[in-house]
Amino acid sequence: MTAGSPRNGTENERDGPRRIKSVCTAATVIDVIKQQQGGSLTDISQELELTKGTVHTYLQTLVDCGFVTRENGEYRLSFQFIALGEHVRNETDLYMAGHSEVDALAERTGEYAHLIGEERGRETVLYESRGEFAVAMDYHLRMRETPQHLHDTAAGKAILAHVPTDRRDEIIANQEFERQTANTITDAAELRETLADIRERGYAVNDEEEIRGMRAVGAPVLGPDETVVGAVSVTAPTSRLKDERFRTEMPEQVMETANLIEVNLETARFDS
Amino acid sequence: MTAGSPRNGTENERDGPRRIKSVCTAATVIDVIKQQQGGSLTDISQELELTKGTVHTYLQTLVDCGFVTRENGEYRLSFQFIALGEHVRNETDLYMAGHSEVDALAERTGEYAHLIGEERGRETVLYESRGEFAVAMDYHLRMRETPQHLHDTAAGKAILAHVPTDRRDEIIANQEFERQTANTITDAAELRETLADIRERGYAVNDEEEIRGMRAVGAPVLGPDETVVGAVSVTAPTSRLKDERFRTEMPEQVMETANLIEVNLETARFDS
DNA sequence: CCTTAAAATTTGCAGATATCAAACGCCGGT
DNA sequence: ACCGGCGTTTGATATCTGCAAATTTTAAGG
Repeated sequence: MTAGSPRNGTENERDGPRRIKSVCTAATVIDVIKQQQGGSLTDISQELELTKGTVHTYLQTLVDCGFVTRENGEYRLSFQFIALGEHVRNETDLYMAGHSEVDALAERTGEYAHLIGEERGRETVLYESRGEFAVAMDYHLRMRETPQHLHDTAAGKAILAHVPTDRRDEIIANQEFERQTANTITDAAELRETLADIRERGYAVNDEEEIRGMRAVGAPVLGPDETVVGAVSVTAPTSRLKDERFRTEMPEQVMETANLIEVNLETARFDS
Repeated sequence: MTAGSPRNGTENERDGPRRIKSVCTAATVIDVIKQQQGGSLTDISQELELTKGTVHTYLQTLVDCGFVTRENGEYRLSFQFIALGEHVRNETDLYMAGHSEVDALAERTGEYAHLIGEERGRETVLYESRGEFAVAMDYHLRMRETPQHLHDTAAGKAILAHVPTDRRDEIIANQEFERQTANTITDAAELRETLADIRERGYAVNDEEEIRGMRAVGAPVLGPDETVVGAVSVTAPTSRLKDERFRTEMPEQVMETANLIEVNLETARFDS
């Protein structure tokens, strides 16, 4: 991930649109702190290719701005991100319209239920609710920390299936379908077929495509203007999600929840 | 909040330590977007005192870096903040050690229970759990979106009471105690007395000092090295939190929870 | 307590870059 | 077709950034 930027400096103002270089650098600093889970000035400046003096100035600035804190010699991302995240969440209509319904779904099924949003071809967990029997906490914890690709989850495929054609092509083109398990779909053509099926049926499944032993069912949530705004899904161990329950019962429950959320979106007005 | 920075530009490099100006500007842009709940280029550039051209470059940069998205002509903060917030949360020992205990507390009391962390003299909600009878959702929603002052909440006072003396003095000196209700403590001397009491008793109360009709009880959580790492609190309408329950029962439950969390902190190893 | 090494912070300087103004392009409305 | 508002691009210059190296602080031993 650290690759990216061209060796700036001497002669690379070829054509790209104008950007604020220092802001990009600051973003990289934040990313390094995230990746390394905090660290000393020396740690961080070694990871970036910048002088300690330079990185020091960046870190001081980020501390001043409240994005980073220092605690006995270690820099780490500040709690401000928690508050900002909460703010973004509460601004998101899908979250406001859907979190209670997802709670109900988790309760009814006893498993993990998720409300998923999409941005830049990645999915973000907007809300998670744990049913009584929910398993794989660690996995879900990681899910929430990083926007995931769309090709190997039920919610992701449900969203991808309903995104406008041009955007779908763009996402599929710019993304490598990393193999997670034997079942992961890594072929673009196969993925397209699956997506057509999903549009047909109205729901998506994830049959141990991301984690061995885990299945999931996901349904898209369409906004008032028929564009997809996100998805709902339930994830459970294969042993508890098979046959009828996997093929009929769970899809019905997930789609029902998605439908309820759609109604909430139509009905409610989420004023500023 | 937008005040702050000295009129940079002509002649203010008097003495302050060196900072990256563009990063500060970008932080302001983010803050404006947060405050205005998104907006057009024109909106945002009017709020800042910068040319549209300049702000345009900043916004493009922030979009590239993934902090901002554009959706039909409106810029808003991206879902990335949700993921980053989650990451910070999961890195925080207090959260890992305490969220289940707070769930239990909310269940036992039937009210809102919170796990609070402190940073830069402000409190951040690390975790919130709603008991069966919990009320005032909107208020708690706002609480989660912005780090609060420490003088008018139970958790805040519990933390402030146990912070090292020098830091406490610094926080009290640099903070204005905004009056929220008739009961808000706005006098530094009075606050100091209250804090001494709190250290004595081991818990803090908030008797309609922030919201009329709402009371709260908070207890500090001390880390392995005896420094305060945060607090636990329960908030309830005054009608359900009075007499014995307010003075004895609830403090005991909150302190017990805080104690359990302390034990978890001592015991568990939260490896990177 | 003193010595030494490592880490953090500060500073001068030269080259890179952010900012403004102004021009341009793109709509939607009349 | 004309106008007005909004977004985008661009050239030029004053300003800021980033390196290197000096200085201070902190930590570790002896």
